[in-house]
Amino acid sequence: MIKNHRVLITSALPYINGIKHLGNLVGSMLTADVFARFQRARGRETLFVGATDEHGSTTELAALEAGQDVVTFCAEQHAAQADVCRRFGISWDHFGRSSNRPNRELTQHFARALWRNGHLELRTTQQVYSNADKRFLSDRYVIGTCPHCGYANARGDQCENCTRVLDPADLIGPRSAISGSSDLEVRPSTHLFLKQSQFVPQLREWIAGKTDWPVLVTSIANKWLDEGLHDRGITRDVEWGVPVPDDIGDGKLKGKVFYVWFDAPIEYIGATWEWAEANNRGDEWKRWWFGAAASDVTYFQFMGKDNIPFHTVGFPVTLMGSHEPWKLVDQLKGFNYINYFGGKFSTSQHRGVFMDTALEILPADYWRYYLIANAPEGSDSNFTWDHFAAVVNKDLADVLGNFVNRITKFCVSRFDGRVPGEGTYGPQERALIAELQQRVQTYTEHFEALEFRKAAAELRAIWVGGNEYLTRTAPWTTIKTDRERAAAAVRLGLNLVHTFAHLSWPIIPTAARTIHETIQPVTGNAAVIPWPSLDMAEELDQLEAGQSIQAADVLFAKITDEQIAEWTERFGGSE
RNA sequence: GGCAGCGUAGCUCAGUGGUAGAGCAGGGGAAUCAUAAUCCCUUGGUCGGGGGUUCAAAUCCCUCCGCUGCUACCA
Repeated sequence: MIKNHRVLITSALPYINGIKHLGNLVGSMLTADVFARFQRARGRETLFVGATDEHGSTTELAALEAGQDVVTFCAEQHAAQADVCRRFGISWDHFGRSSNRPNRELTQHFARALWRNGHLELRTTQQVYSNADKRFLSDRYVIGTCPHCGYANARGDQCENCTRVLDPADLIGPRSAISGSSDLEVRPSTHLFLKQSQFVPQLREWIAGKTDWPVLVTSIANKWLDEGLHDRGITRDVEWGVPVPDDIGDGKLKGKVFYVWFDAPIEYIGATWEWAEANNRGDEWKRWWFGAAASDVTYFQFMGKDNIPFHTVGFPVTLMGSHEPWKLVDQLKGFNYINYFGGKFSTSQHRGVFMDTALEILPADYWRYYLIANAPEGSDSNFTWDHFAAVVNKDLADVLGNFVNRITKFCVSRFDGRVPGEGTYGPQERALIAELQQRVQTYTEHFEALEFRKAAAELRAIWVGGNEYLTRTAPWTTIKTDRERAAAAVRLGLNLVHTFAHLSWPIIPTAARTIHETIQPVTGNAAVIPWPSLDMAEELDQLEAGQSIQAADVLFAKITDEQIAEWTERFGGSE
């Protein structure tokens, strides 16, 4: 475990084009959020930033399709994503935009540094130009008949039918995917290429030092290095992007912008700058990213596996090539995908469950718990409504919710709704305290190790411990013959409820607050429910005798078979 | 095609050389504080197939099968 450090957390930037689905959520934003909450709860100085990734031809065309100009389109989409993230409890310190000024300045800064250091070169490539659309077309926007299989709507980068990789020039009868026009020509265009091949030894050494990274991450990174890094074009002939400044490329790049994958990760830094500006913190963003001032920062990145190459190779090359002391990632947590009834979640086909529609059905905490407890860490996982309902009903409603309910209601009916002060803790209480001492330690270690499934399983085991204890001590029985014994059990039970709120907060923040408030108001920083003391004997004996508590309402309503049927129908699924 | 990952109980998954595990589901029981919620006990697997290394293999090697991802202009 790393001590006395600041924690910088970024989640892969959600692309501007539409509300994300549950697979995107768990693979980046949600797990990053849970980790950020854990770190804040532990009292560490934490900065968690995110942003929308906005540039590129895909955005231009999505705006076109929506009948909006690209600036308006992005502003609306950003607001929509910020809102749904807020409602999901994603606790960014700042949620920025890659189209904002800080990212533009930083992107141009890095490009200038790379140019000055000789890591960029000009190359002229042949690009398809559409006269009708008055723009260059990226390969995927040229469609035509596949020369290999005869598929009529093959894309210029790859035929979806026979999966062969194509060049737009191979297509028979090529036309624009935008307008359908076949008035195409091939024009030369000059672009900046980043000479990534120069960085292979440096990257290899860097990756080799990351012995604690998941195999999923290092194997993908090493594969790219083993195959030899190709130099990479970092500019594009589109309009929506960070403009290439005139002092780069001998003035041959007028009107061109940087490729979205060049500027997007730089927005991690840009969003931190935005955060500093929004909070009147001046240059404080540099303290998280630059030089000796950031030497006590441990930097964690969260992303789906498709993003790993850009974070293990592309972005590090940008930072290394600047020859400036920028912070590189320390811990990279990559996730697999969640499948929806065995198929993929699909944004384009709107298949599966999306963040906004999920919240129409159930509160965020139901989803947060389920997704963390089933995070696709080892391999792709499957979402089904039956499984979702089984987990929510058993773990949240029965094990946690009902525990809070039974002990608080018993206290209200038999002890006047006040923490009883009679009786003393005996062997059963000491046994429970010893068990939780170990479990909380384990739970904490799982979070430190970024093992989300295991953390959730341990948390659940802690909740179960509460039920086991109540069954063993049975205060509803002992109260008939030994009121003091029952009182001690109720007192410990109420202390458990309080501690459960603290332990559960990173995963289910809203419910944790509700649970806490059945016992007493949350004090201190209202935005955080802190991690409990790791001394369970002290932790579980801290409520004041005589303080009043509330009987809990139903915390988690159970999902019914009717609802499962309705949602399966609404979202499609069982096929 | 190439590369990588995965394949363990009905389901979701731990387990990387030393007696096959957890949760859920299924079966039996206890209890009656509680959202019919809980707790205890329990059934269940030739660890994808085959071959090899080893005193010992779910674990290491080879091979086959199946699923998934990546393959550089989707992001």
